[in-house]
Amino acid sequence: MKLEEYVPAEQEFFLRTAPLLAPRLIGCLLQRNTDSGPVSGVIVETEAYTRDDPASHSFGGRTGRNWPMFRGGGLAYVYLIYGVHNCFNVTSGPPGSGEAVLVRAVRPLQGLEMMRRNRGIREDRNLCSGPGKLCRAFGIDRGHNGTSLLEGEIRLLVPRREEPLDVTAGRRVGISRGRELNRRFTLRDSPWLSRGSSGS
DNA sequence: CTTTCGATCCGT
DNA sequence: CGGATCGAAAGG
Repeated sequence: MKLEEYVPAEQEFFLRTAPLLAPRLIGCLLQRNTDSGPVSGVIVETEAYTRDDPASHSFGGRTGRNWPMFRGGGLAYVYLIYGVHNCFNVTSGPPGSGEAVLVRAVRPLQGLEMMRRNRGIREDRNLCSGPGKLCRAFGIDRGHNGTSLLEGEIRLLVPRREEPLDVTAGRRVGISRGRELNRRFTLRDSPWLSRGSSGS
């Protein structure tokens, strides 16, 4: 799909609950505008996290880390995991809901050269095929935490025309509790997915 | 304070 | 399969 086919997402778009927003994010464009030019990719894999979900950072209520999840949809929630990698989330729902969607994989579109440099690898297939990888490739860090996806450096664009996509729901990965829930969404058979990507 | 442990990645 | 490497969260 062409770049011209994407338009900025409206605030309203993010107000739906995470399990509904997560599949809607598949096919959307994640874009970061840097001083050296744009970096972007089409989202192919997401996971939904809600307040009543034991795997969610918001499960125990609002804390110093998860506060963006409680500020309403349309913000970036970026946190450090395993002391090594950043993970990027799109907050969702109305203020106070404590919800977010983890973006796990993206198909690179713009700024491939910058991504390769940031990642230190050449295979495009592995540039953004994981939450930590895509943050590294995009140059997303905790300095972006809490910023608006409607007007900030990082933005989310939706397809102008709704396109029919084959989106699959399955189990999330890397978590201990809440495994039963089918809250991981992937673009079926996409070669750009993270590891641990099959159906289920 | 101190301890625990995680929504991951990479090399072996 | 294990190590890296940090800091939030929880426990004392």
